[in-house]
Amino acid sequence: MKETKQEQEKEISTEDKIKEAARKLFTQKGFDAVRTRDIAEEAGINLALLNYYFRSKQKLFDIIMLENFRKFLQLISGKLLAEGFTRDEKIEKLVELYIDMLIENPDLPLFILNEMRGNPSKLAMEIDSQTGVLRSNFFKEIQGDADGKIAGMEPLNFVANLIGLMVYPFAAKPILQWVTGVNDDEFNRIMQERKKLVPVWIKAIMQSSEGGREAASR
Amino acid sequence: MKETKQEQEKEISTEDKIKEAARKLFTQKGFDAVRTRDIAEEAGINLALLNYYFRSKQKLFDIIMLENFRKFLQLISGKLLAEGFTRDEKIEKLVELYIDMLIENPDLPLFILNEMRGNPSKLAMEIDSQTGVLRSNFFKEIQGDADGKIAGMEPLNFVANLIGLMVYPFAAKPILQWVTGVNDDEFNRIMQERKKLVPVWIKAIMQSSEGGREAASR
DNA sequence: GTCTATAAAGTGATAGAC
DNA sequence: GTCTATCACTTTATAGAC
Repeated sequence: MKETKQEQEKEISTEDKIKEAARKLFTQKGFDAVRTRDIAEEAGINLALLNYYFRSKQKLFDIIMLENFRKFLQLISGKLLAEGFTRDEKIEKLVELYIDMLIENPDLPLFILNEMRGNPSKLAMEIDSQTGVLRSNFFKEIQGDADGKIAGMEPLNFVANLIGLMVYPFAAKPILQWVTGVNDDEFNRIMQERKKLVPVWIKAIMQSSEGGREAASR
Repeated sequence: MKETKQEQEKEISTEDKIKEAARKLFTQKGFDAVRTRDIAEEAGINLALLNYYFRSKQKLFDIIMLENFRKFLQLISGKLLAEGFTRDEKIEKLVELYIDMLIENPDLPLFILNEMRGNPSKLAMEIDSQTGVLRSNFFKEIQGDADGKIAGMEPLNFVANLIGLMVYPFAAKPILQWVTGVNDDEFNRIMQERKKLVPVWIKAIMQSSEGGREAASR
C-alpha cells in the first residue's frame, strides 16, 4: 500500500501544517487581518482542527510570534559576538548573517516592528527570558567608549543605523521596488551586495563621527 | 447666550472630530485592528454618525490613507528639490524637513510601510495622480551618474539608505527605546540631532562608494 | 483525529424617532 | 444632525457524530 510513511512526497503532521500556514499568514498580514478560516484553508484542513491542536487563534499567534522574535534576536544574541573578534569583524559577520536571514524571511522586519509597537514592555520581558539576551549584552560586545558612546555616537544612533541599514530595505521592499523599478531577482542581488557594503558604510559613518575627537586613529 | 461660535474653547465640526479620531486610530493601529465603535468613542460621538458623514469604514479609511501618503510624499516631491541647490544642499534640506515632519507624525512610517505591503501598484497609481510625483522625479533632482548610479551606488541603495536613516528610527522607536533605555524626551533630542548628522553620514557613505572610481573630487 | 453543525459574540451598517 | 435600537453578516470557538 502507499499508506506507509511518505504518502505523496512529504509527511507533515497536521499540527505542523497548521503552524506553517499560520506562520505564513500571520507574518505576512498580522493578527487582525487573518481569519482562522484562512489558516485552515491554507493548511488544507478543517477549521475545527485549529482549535483542537491550539486552543485559540490567540494562542496560535503567540507561538508564531515568539518563534519569529527568537529568529530575529538569536543573531544579535549569538555567541558570534562573544568570540575573540574585533569590532569590525563582529559587524561584518553580524551583517552577513542578518541579511542572509532577511533574504529568507523578508516579511519578518515589518512583523516585528508592528508587534513591538503594541506591547513593547510586555513582550520584551517574555523575549528576554526566552532568549537569554539581556538587552545590554549587545552593547557590551560591541564596545562602548568610556562615556557610553560608540565611536562618538549615541548608542541609539549606532543601533538605529546598523539595524536600519540591514532591515529597512526589506521593510520597505514594495516601496523601493515601485520607486526604482527593480524586480525580485535584482532586489535580492542588491541585498546580497549589501552584505559587503553595509559594513563599509557603517565604518564610514563611524569615522565621520569619530573625526571630531581623535584626528587620526592610524 | 453661550451658543455663539466658540462654546467651550474649540469649535470643531462633528465631521472633523470623526476624521481626527479616525486618523489617530487608523494611523496607529491599521484598518483591521480598529473598530468603528472605537472611532466613535474616540470622537465622542455616536456610531451612526460615522456612517452619516462617511458612507463606510472603508471610505473613511481611504481618505485618511490618501492624506497620510500625501504628507509623506509631499516633501520628496516638493519644489525644494527643483530650486537651484547643489545635491548636498538638497539632501540637507530634505532631511531637515523630513525629520521635523516625522517628529510630528511618528506613526506615519509604519503606517505607510504596512499599507504599501498590501497594494503597492494599486495605491501607487492613485498616489501618483494625486500628488503629481512621477516616481522618477526624485532621481532627476538628485542627479544620477551617466550609468544610472548615484555616487557609484545602485539607486535602490541610495534611496534605501537615505530614507532608511531618516525613517527607521521612528518605525523602530519602541524597540530602540527598549534596547537603549532612552525616554521620549531623549529620543526626540537625538532625532533633532540626526537632522544634522544624517546628511553627514550620507556624504560619508557616498564618498566611500565613490572611492573606487575617482580618487579625488576636490 | 477529523469532520459537520451550530452556538456565542462581535462588527459594520441602517431604520426611524426626535 | 444626532440619537437608540436593531438587522445582517462575519468570525471565533465548541459540541457531538463518525
